[in-house]
Amino acid sequence: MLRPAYKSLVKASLLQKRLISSKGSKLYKPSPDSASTILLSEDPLVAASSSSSSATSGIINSNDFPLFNKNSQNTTNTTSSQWNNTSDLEFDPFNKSHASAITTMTRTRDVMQLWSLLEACLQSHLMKRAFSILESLYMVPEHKHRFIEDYNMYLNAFSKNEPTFPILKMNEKLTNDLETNFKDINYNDKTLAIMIHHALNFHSTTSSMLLIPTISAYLKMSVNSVREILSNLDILTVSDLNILVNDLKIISPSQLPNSVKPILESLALSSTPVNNIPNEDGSKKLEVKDGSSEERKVDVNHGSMKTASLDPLREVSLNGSTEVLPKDAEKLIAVDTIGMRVIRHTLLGLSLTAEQKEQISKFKFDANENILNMKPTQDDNSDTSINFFEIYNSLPTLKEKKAFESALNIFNQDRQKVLENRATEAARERWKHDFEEAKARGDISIEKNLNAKLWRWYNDMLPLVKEEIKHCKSSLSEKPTDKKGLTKVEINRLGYGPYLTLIDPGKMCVITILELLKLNSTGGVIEGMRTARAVISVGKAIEMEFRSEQVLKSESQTFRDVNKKSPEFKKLVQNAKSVFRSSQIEQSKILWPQNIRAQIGSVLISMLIHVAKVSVQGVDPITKAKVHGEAPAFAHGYQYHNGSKLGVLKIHKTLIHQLNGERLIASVQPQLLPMLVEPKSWINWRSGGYHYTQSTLLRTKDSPEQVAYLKAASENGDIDRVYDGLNVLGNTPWTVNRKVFDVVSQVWNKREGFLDIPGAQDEMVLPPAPPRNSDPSILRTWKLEVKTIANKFSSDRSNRCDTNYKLEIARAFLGEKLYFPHNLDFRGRAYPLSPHFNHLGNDMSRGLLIFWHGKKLGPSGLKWLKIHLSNLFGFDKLRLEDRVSFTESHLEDIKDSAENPLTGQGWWKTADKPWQALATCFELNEVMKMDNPEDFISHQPIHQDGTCNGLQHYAALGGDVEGATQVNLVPSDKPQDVYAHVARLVQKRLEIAAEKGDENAKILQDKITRKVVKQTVMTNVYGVTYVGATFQIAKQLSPIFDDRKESLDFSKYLTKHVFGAIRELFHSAHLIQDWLGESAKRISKSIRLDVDEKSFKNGNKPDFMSSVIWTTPLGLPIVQPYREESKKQVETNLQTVFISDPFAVNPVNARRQKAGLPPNFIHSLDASHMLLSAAECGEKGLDFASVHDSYWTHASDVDTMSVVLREQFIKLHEVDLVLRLKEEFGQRYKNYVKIGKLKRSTDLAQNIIKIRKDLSKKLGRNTTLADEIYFEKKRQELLNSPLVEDRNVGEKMVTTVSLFQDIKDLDALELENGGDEKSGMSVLLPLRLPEIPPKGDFDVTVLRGSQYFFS
Amino acid sequence: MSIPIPGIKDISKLKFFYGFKYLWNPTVYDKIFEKLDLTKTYKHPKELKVLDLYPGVGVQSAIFYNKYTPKQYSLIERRSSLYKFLQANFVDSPLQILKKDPYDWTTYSDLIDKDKVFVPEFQSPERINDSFLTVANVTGEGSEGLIMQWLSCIGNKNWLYRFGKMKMLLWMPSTTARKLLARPGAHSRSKCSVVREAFTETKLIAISDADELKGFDSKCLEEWDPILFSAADIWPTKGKPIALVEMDPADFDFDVENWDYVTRHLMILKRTPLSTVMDSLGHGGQEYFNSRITDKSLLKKCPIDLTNDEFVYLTKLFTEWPFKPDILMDFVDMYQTEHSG
DNA sequence: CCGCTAATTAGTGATATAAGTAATAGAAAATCT
DNA sequence: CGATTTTCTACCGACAATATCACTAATTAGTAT
Repeated sequence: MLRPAYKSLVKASLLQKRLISSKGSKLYKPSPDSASTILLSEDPLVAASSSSSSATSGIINSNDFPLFNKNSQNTTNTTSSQWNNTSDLEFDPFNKSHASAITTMTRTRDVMQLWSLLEACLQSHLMKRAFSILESLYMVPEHKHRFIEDYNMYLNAFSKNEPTFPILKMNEKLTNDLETNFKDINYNDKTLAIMIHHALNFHSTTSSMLLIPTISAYLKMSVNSVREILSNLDILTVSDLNILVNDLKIISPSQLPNSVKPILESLALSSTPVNNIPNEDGSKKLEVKDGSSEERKVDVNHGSMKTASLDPLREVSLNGSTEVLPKDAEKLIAVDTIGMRVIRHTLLGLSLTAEQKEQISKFKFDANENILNMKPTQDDNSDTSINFFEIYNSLPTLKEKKAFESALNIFNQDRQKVLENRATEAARERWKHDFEEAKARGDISIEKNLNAKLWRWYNDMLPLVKEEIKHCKSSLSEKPTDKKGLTKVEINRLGYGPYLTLIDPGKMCVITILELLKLNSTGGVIEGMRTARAVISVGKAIEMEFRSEQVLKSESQTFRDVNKKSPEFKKLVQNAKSVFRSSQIEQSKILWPQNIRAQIGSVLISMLIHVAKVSVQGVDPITKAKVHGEAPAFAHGYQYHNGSKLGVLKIHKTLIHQLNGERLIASVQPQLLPMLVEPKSWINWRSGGYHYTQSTLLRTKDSPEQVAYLKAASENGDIDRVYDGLNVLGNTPWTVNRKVFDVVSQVWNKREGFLDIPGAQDEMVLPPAPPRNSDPSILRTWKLEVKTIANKFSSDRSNRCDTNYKLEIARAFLGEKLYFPHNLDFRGRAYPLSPHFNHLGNDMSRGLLIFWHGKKLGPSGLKWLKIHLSNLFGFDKLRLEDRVSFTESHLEDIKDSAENPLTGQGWWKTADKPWQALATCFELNEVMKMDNPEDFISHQPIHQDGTCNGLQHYAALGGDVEGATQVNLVPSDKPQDVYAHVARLVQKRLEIAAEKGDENAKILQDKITRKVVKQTVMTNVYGVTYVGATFQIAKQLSPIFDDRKESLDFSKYLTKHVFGAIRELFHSAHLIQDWLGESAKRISKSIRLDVDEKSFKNGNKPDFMSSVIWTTPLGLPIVQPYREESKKQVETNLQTVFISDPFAVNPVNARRQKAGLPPNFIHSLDASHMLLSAAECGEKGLDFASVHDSYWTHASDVDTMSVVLREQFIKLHEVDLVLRLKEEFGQRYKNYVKIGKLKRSTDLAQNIIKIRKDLSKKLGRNTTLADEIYFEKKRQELLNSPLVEDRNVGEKMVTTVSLFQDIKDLDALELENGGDEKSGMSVLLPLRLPEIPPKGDFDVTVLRGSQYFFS
Repeated sequence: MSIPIPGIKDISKLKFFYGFKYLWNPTVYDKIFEKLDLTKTYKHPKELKVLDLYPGVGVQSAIFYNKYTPKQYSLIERRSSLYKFLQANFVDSPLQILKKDPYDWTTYSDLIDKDKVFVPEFQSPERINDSFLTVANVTGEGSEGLIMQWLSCIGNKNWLYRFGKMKMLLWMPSTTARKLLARPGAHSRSKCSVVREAFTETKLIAISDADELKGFDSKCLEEWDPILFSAADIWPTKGKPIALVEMDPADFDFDVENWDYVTRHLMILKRTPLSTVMDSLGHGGQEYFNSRITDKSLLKKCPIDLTNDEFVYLTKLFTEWPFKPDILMDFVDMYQTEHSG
């Protein structure tokens, strides 16, 4: 283990040397005879950790270990060396921290470019070009230790490309490559796997006699273990392994990777071997020591698969369903569906009504035929769709339900696969179908039918794309050297070309068309979209398609010979496949750079612009005659906004009108729809959620730092509990509430405004313009008016579009069982991955969703259902009994609402959250019909919301009794209403002020309601400023005062009082807020010692680079990503696009770091609380969902959940989290320094001056703070050196910073910013954090008894 | 009776100029007025009414008054330090000092229509109005927009331009002057140069930095022969150079709304030949204009090379386009306020 | 074949754009003298 | 180092200004030895 570490140290020191000499650093460079030579010792051990370019060790240092990890409190030395051993100079473009990244970023960019080139060349079988790319990659020094992977990729492609290449020749080539071309590179186990695969597959060219010794030799050559070789499932197919284990018996099954072991075991039992290789007798099983540890257990699809094993499928025989093996992976997909007769058979075996049975027998259980209800017909009850939910509900016994679910699951597994992979093709097929139908009816119908039109565009666009790809390929095959004489287009092509060749042109056309339709009316543009957004979206969609295609292809490849077997076997394969997929998704290392995405998008869009035409009508302004013609459907242009140009992609009006009346379900990115089966469990930071689409655990904001920390935590196993919680959220099955859907659908089709759904408007109606020569002020008023109308119009339209999407998705999932895969924002809060329609959406989305599973209300359930309704009406601050009686006093209204939602009194519409109220009314109405209401099977999620959850956490943190009481942490017979309380306090203040004769107070006195202060109290937790709060209050006050100016003045006055009242009431919370803010400020203004040269380029003014980082109680590392943003213009076909440069290393944005820490810290806590509760509820078998601080479960389970969430809250706050945070900060920012002021008169200051003078003499110039940092850095390195003599030298060293070591109360010496100018001087001070505010006596465990804590 | 001219000593006591700069050197003013030769336009200066916007320290106002003693000379200055300065320096003078904001449109409607403090005489647009002159100093870097708005008022014939062709003597940053006066093909040619060309007859009178001249068209400079003075003649001294421009409204006859749309959109891609740039005017623009433009050499030109006459020609074609876009205004809603309750 | 210089180009940074400071105004941080 | 000017303006999910020109660094071409 020491060897690589040492190596890297040498490299690091070399790198640093180069850095300093090449850039002409201002840093101190001692002459060789200077006394401080030792500081720049060439000793690698000294130089090592100092190097600003030593990759991960740069920022993820010893202190950065998550504190909640077991051994983290140990001596920093050991952890530090651990880091160096495991991650030294690791070259991974994602594993970059800001401070360290800069030197290698340019190289990273090059390597990424080379990778994609390589990938493209291999894909296009340009082996020679690929080889020369390999040679280039070999030249990148940081990349060498990863180089073998690229070589393997090449070798594998080579093997496929030259199937008849004899293994001996192959071996020769390998030897030659590694010994002459890439001398520094050693093969690894994957290389061996490729060789074995080659030997096996092309054994016709290898004599059988040779085969076994050859393979044995390769196995013996293993670098780590035989097991490691065999685990390369992307190389060795299942049939390869089968031969090795079952036929040749060269290896024992125990050495197989876990995921395929069962398959092979079952293959071994089967009588017919997959291959007919004779079993040679004398072949020994190779026994190789296997030191590798057990793989991390991967439990994918646990629930569904377990239940599936006891289903009746077992009894169904499947013989006779043999089909010809397809060679092509594409075709495999279609064949790879289960014999659907089996499912049908199973289903028909259940107790169903005759009608249901008929439905099922008619239904084609073919995933390709029935992806979802996406037919463009408006007919919801077409024969082809089945309401699975209804059938499921009608089944009488649990056992039958289970059986049904398991059969459905198998069907859905296939459908999910098709959904994620073939949706674009499905869309294309549909266009074609519609086109042909329309064609039969005549040309006019083609123009009228949107899909037919799209089919035309597709057909016109396809040849262009193909042509472009041809160009790309030819430019790929040319030597890259002869760039001369290339046009701009061609040069651009060199950039994006490699990527473009990777995807099927037809798919790209479909994706482009769909994306543009989807983006209609976004970005505040009236008839179109922003170009920047369009090009990037298309680029992203293409990339996503490529990803899933890759995963699918390699999956088919590996499992190609094992597709059709018995159902049990099928299940084994499905399991193995999902494990395989995880690893594949993980492996894809190339994320396309943003500029490439934009370029690809623009190329495709410009082609579409070129071909897509609509027929238009216009009036000739001269002859006034109607003119018909053809115009491009899309046009690229610009708009100005405040003098800034904005690229716009306009959609022709006729097309927009057509789109308004269409069902556009297909243009929702199919990869991101809700899932039909349980999401893949989260097992590491980039594997979980969708089956074929990669998503990351954390929504990072293009911040390599965040990724680096997350990755470290993930690999360390620190965040398993996070995964648990997230998996519970993902595994909650939902379905669409059909009753609510029907109501929404009716309303929608009327095209009128309803609740918060805006009505449909085809044309914008603007007031007539005043004459041009009117007074400028009149013209201005008119312009303003017009602008407001236009904005309203565009926001209404986009709102309606959004609602349309929600509805369409809901419609597609009617009667289906659906799941929402989740991931986290950077603070740890969970969000569904699927956009548009999910339970975090607006009231309508929530109203449309119910749990798939139903549970009997039981005794408490009914009560909670009633309470729920009351809450939805806004009466959530009443006693529970009163809420129940509220509902009971409206039974008639409920009945009317449920039975005549649109024609009746419409009581439900008066609720705060009408759609959810309606859903609840539907259930309650059914309940009332029952003889025994407790037997009612409820699907309605019941919410339990924290009252001002942020303040609850603050109160718990501060042990603040008063605050805790206000937010219901303390048991009470009735819930506290914070907002009302604050309003009362404000009122009191006003009364006092009014008595003193304050005019403002007199006027405002009686106008203070709960509503006026609510938003301000809420946002106060998020650190709203005085100005912001003023606006909020002004908005509330505006109906009272006519004059806006007046209203604002009053608001200003009132805000002061509201702030005062809040501060008074939640004093402790504010102290913590202030402490967090101050800490964040100091951290983001601190300097890391091994700071990069760049950040100190201007002598005494560094760029501050340290962001605030902490670890949540769940072990999730949180990095505040706020940095100064650097955006660059990127050239594309259409225009330049302004995007942030992912390779930039930017200083932190101290202001945002400061403003963000208090809310982010609290949110990280509430997220932890939620995930803990989710995991716990999951273990208790509850269905659980959440919207941050609102926890949802079945009515019958509310009591259980209540206990869980209280216990988890207590558990969370048992430790003093603030203290813990301070300790973590202390550790992490231990040796950081800040710039402060010191009294010149003190001894300390005089000593510093002396040191500076000495140094200045040596340098022959004035010293800078940078020089001081440099020496302190050296000192720290010496102190941390493994060599005793180094440490001794370090201890004797005196630097301006070391002087502070023995000083006790720095506070006395340091001048606050108010200090007088002459007596203070700027010095480097050690970073100190403010003292944490004292904790109060509140005992968090009392909330066990608080019934209104969450309610 | 002549009005005392504020000296640099008093002026330099003032610190805040809100980014505006003022020429204080009377000798330069003498040259300027000599060059302007205002009596040519204003045959009867005694009948002249002068509106002085942002007079600042009032040096120019005093000199002007002393030279021509017009019928009415009103200074509109709202910035309190400068207003106080003016009041202190012009006690008992015929100069009328009004504390109003020249930025605000209502200032003018109040002045003219409501309070009738300053009522210019309308004159038919056959010649320059010889009883009404506006003098303004809009040298603030951030106030360029105001000049542009005034320019568009010429096109609209509203604001002060409802009284006919009113001459304006306008101080502005030299960069603004360069933009406005740029001729076809010049680097700084932009939409506002076209606006100036379309609506006005404009001359550069004076400029505070000879170096700046290289940004102007040399032929024009020959004709204008502007007066050069130095940064030392300005207060505050620091900052960018300024220029004085004489701006007379001109005759024009075209559909301003369409013309505005065409120029605005074409000038975005000002280096793209017309043969391809027309698409940015709307769906199928290229095809339409390529078929309509008969002079193929025009198609090879870029928007930056076009004269206003050519823009007017393109506008004509545009208005005749059956499929021209029906929304000519830019509506981009960048800040949709988030709803919360 | 190598070294040198001229010439070209690729890359970066600066500036202008439109034209009522978006509905608004006072504190805090950054910059300059 | 204090005054002045600039920069904000509640968190997260979230989603973005662009054309052109001047200038510089880097690469290539060219030519002569």
